[in-house]
Amino acid sequence: MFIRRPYLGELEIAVMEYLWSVESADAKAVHRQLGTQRGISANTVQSTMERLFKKELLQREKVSHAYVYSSAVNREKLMADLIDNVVDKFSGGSTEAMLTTFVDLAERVEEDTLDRLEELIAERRKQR
Amino acid sequence: MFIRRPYLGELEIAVMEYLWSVESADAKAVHRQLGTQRGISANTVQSTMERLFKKELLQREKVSHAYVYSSAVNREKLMADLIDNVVDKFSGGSTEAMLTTFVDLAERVEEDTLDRLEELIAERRKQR
DNA sequence: CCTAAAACCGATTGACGGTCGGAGTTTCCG
DNA sequence: CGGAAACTCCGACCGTCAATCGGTTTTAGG
Repeated sequence: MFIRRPYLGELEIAVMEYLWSVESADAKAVHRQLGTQRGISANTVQSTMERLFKKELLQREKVSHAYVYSSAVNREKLMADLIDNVVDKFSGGSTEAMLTTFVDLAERVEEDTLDRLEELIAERRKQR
Repeated sequence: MFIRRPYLGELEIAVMEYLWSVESADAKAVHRQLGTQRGISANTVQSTMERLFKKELLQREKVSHAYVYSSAVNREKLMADLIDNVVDKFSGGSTEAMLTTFVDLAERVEEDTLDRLEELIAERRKQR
């Protein structure tokens, strides 16, 4: 996965989300689902998927004369990479800063999120 | 802080890092520190700082006829916002996915990071 | 009030996402 | 088999943004 400019545009994310939800689809199907509402051409969706393929975020297989795409990474992996990217920028920033940020974010979301975070840590430890 | 287009460029980050390390400096000082190595003009540094000011990442005060800049947010806050930005993109993604991502990242860094993360959670809880 | 230093303005370049049109290619049906 | 339909691929254009700098205006201070 090569994301230098740590970015995915809106449409790109939308396509990824869709492919996470359906496992696989061709450009036409994705356009039907996302493109018509947005009033964009099938070609635009096609180009976007091509770009995601080049970024290795999607994989594809030729079926008859059309590519059938599916995601090459799951949401967690992509989020992790994107966040990694942010964290890496602040090389001077200690791990501590990153952890604090995580706890802050977790806490901000919901009441019981800290509990859940602890559970996850416990589970993770068990796996060692 | 208004960061829509996700990002901060390399020079922008470098300027932020520098201003986190020295508290305050004028464009000339920043250029002396970062610009000369990079072989860029003082004007470039000036423009970059201006941009960061407009983004509300730096604050400034006019002293005589020069602005003295200082950071308007600390590293943790900026990281948090940037990560927030990533997380927000995946609206379909549950909080769970985000937490898993955090634990993954934390674990990946160092051996004792999970311990530290737990400590932070405990501290946070105490503050309630 | 003159000058040097700094701010300000605006232009350029290079990435990149979004958007398409059109040209080439493959499939498949009549 | 030959052409229409479907699809890919190429390249183009626009808007945004970071990086970069030159030139002009402002301003502080002797």
